[in-house]
Amino acid sequence: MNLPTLRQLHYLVTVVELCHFGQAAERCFVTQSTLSTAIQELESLLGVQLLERTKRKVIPTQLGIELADKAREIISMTESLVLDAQIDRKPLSGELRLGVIPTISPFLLPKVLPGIRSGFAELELYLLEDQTHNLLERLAAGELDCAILALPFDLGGLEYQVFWQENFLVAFPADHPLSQGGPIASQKLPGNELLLLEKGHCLRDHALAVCHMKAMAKRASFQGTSLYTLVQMVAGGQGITFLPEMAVDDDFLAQNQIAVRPLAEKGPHRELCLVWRTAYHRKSDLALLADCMRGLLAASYSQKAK
Amino acid sequence: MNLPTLRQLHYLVTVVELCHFGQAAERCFVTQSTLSTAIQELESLLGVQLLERTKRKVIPTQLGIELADKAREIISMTESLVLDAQIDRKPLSGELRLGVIPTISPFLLPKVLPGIRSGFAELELYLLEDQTHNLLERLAAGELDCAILALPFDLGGLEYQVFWQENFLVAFPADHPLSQGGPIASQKLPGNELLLLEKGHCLRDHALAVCHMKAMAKRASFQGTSLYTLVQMVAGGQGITFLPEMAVDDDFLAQNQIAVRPLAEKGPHRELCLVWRTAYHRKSDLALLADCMRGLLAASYSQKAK
DNA sequence: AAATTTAATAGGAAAAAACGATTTATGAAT
DNA sequence: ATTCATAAATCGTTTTTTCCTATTAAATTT
Repeated sequence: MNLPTLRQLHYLVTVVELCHFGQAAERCFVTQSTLSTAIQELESLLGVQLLERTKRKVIPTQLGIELADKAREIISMTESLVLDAQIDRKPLSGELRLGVIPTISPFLLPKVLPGIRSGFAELELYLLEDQTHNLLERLAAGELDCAILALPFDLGGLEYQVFWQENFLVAFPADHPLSQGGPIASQKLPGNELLLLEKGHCLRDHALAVCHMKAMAKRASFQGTSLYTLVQMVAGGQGITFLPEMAVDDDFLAQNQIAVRPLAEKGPHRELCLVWRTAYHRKSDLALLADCMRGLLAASYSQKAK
Repeated sequence: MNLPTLRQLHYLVTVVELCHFGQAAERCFVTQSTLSTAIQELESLLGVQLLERTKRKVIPTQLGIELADKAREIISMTESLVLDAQIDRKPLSGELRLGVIPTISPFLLPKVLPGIRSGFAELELYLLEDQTHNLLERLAAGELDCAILALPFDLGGLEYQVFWQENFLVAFPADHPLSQGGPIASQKLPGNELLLLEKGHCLRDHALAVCHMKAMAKRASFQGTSLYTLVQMVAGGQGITFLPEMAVDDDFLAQNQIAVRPLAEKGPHRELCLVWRTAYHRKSDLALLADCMRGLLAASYSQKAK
């Protein structure tokens, strides 16, 4: 359908209001001829008469008045669209779709979400927990605004900000021969007792990378679906596993018969980062979010230390 | 405020929907470069980013989606404005502001309004009763769409259509010496007994014009405010007066002790017409209305004759 | 009758919109 | 790794639209 322009509608509104082409033109900051022609074109486009005019007088027709009312509404909606566009968003407000990998999510979120929620009350977080490659796919598709992942990982052309570093620990059943002592080198671990997360979890790859053992993966006797179930199995004496520091700090470990020892290998073993598309339009919000999480994490640990 | 054009909004809606400049351009029947530039200008006008784009992919921002929704609404309102403009009005429908002079109104309207109302159910008549010059003033100001007047009268540049003709009668008290007989010449009337409507009523001037007596007006003993009161006075024996045929036909005469005689002077003494501005946009409606009134009047009289 | 007001119109200048061609960047395929 | 294909941005040009100035024509007022 052939639509009139907003300018034409504005001219109509003004001339209907003033009933005078010259004055209306002045108010619209154009000449009378411009206005006159514009109204004629509008009338011809609509195929109706909007104004009854002699050389002396202008009287809007009934239809002209009705359409001017509608036009006013349209213009005012457009103005409100412009205003809507220009409301300065507070930092970290509105919807934010955040993906988190499963080996970070249950340990990180309880530590930082309360602080984020209270610091940015107008932020509406939509959380999605999935493995790294799925998160990256959704991120690329625009279904997520950002994601929390663990490095090292090839992020392609994505931008990111590291906000935390941590090492891995080895978890033994409390009564395991190796359960006591300080840092332990990964070569000394009984490979055949090693329980690992199923494929796709980056924690599995990271842990194996730290230990320089790719082959050993094959020997792993069980592939767990989550760190929680894995820990249950360790507590049950069915093997040993790697845990990130975050998890060890967690309450749920305390309730199980488990002992942990640091890995002797130099860290940091993994880095937590917030990732986003290069073209993402609210990068500053995300940088702020990452900073905020670092701060909250640090606060959380220093509090536990007391 | 600087507003975006409807065209820009339409481009935005399309590109947000398709997430692809090329396809959106095709759907809008323009080239990709046109669309690309238009969106950039819109973004710059609004001062915000509406689309997140790489060379490969387009993802609307949250704001882009919201504004596209608003834009859709604005466009659809504009479309509905165009449609509203193009609904073919039924003949004689909608508002019509009609002025009628007091010496026609009470006699004509009861005869024609029921027929008009039933024939044109969607017509909303707004009636105003006033003297000719006031009606013409309001007509010129656009406060009335048309008016029913009596000719002869100088209507200036107005257009009109005569729909009825009638003569004047003389009304006597039933017991007046001249009350009986056929046509009577105005010279034989007792000028000092003549009761007339106050100045401004065209009936007064018309009657005097028919009788070729201007001077006689000065002798008129009383100036009535309406034909009804005038008739009451005649019935009370206080004098004689002129009445248009329409009024004589009316029921209210029968209830009074009044006799009427035609004037000997050749008619028609006055013509009833519908007047409108030359530039008025619904002339055909008014011509139809006039025709309709003629028909209804004729029907009304032929029915009385039976 | 002359002067004034006001909408329409004509012609030309300025601005905006659109196009075609090219460039640049990014995935995908070889 | 190189080439190919895709897609958005950009550049220069053409077309279209918009607007302006000046004038005309009609209707009032002086």
